Amino acid sequence: MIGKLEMFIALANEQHFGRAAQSLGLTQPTLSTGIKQLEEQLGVQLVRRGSRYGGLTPEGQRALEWARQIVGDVRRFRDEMRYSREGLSGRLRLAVIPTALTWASRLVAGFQHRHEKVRFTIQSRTSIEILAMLENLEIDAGVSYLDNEPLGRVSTVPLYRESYTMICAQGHRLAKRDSVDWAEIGGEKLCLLTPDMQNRRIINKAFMDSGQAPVAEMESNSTVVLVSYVERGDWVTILPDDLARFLAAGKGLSIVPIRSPGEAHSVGLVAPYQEPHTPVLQALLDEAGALAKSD
Amino acid sequence: MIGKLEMFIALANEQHFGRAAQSLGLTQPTLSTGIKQLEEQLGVQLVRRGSRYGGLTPEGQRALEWARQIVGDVRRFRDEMRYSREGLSGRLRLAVIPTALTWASRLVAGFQHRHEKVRFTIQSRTSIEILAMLENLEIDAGVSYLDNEPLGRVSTVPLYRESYTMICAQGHRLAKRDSVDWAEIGGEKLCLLTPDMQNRRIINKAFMDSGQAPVAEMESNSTVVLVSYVERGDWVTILPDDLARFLAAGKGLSIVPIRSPGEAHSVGLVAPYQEPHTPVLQALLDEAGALAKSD
DNA sequence: GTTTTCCGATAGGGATTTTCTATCACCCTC
DNA sequence: GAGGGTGATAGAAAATCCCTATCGGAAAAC
Repeated sequence: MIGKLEMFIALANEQHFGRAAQSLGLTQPTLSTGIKQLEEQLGVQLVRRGSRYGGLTPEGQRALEWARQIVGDVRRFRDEMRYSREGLSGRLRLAVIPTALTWASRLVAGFQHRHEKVRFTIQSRTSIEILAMLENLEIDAGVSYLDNEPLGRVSTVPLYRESYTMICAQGHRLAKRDSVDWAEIGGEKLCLLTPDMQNRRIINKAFMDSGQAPVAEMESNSTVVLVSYVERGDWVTILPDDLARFLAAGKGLSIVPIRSPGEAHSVGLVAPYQEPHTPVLQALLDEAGALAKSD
Repeated sequence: MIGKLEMFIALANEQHFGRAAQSLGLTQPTLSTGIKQLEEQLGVQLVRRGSRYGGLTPEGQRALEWARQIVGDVRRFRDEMRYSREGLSGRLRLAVIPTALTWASRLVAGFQHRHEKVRFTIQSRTSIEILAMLENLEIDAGVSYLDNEPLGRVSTVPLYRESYTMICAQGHRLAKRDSVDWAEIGGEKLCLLTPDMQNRRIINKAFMDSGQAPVAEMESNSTVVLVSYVERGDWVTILPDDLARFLAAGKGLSIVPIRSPGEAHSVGLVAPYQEPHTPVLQALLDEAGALAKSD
């Protein structure tokens, strides 16, 4: 039964029998019959068929919520039993917005120093992807914006508040300034994150509030690309100060704080709403709380 | 996995491998290996052994909570899917304190009139047994006292408040009274419910408050026995008015209200805390709410 | 309009798991 | 030390799971 529910969740994620099977390490016929058996056991059609995957029926939608609840509980159960056997161990899967990667590293490094048996997987993702992956049980926690856009049913621990800086080459006309404001940057050659990133939407709004209509001449979903562009020309990019210092170090770049009238956006750890958390996740949330307080 | 968890719950209930197996329609070796496999899968010892069942380990206790949560969710899931297939149907298992049996009948009869495909099982139990059976998933809901003694994590719907009456033969010296008080009854030949019943404990307290130390010369766990005793002698019993009218009807018995200074005890429907309830149970809770209001 | 490609369902067989019956080993009681 | 009760173990039958191979149908490509 639980295996079938996992198949069903994977199918709803991938919207494709073959890929769903692959994601579980199964073959397509196995998953196909698995779903069929689940439907027979429940006496309800869950998936619309017609020579291809055609979405979930209303019952399927409802069943998906139950499946997530039950499979999630079974995993938390197993995790807790493993904990009572061998203490904090296992692998925590995190997804992190690009602008918080250095913070996430700091958090994880501190945690791992204390709990050596815990392994980590950190993926760089957009805030929207993070929420979806939390729902689908593909990650255990995320680091993302806590305000600004709706979150859904999750537990959160604030980590820090973003404040933005401008990065440019040292020869740039704004390089020697103590600070700049959004209106001044609007006219520069901008390279920014792609608009699927919430960070970019925040920056867009800041420009709009200052009366600018920003045009990013170069876009990327990688902050590394942004900075390496800045390094080789008269481009300008905008990043949180923490990440800016990390990426610009030793490259002959200038970091100029931006005077911001608007609110600073809160970034923090995001975990599934379900209680109780697994012991490892709880420990990470505690660590995040301590880190936020000490900072 | 879910099958194993059900075995584990049954074992914790019965405290005996053979009986637990029987309660699930399995043989003892099957359950025995099932528990062993569960322990291997979780990597944790759940049950203390030593040629007989020796209770749960601390990990076993924790695992039992998870097992109840998960198995309960799976059942609610299946129920909801069955509901979307064929509407309100299935069997609702109720346990009811003896003094509320007539009320429970009224509730169930009204419900079944509206939803003919729903079957019922009604058991007469003590309030303590009802709570245990709710925990162990042996019943879907109960009718019990809502105050007076601790309930635990349950949803409740008040139904009515008990007020007590005295029942005696028509020739009895108190038979013609408009009302009596607890002090007057204390000296009579009493037949009452056994002290494992919360109702008896409530009556004891009422006597104590009036300065009496009641001695029930005859005790039973069945209200039918109480009334049939009253019928054939100079005995007196005490029952809620509703049940008193039902049992005494046509028997030449007198029903005399008791003037009570104390609070009336609230009786209502009790269901597992977990949300969401199954559709059938939710409908019963709604029915109870409507019945209570109309009364 | 035909061919190709993609997708999911189905058939059949081998491996694994489940569950039964029968029996054993242990402990407690008498 | 015999007997009853309890749980573990062995071995066989039944059920299930999951694979490979293949089919049918629909969309896409030519």
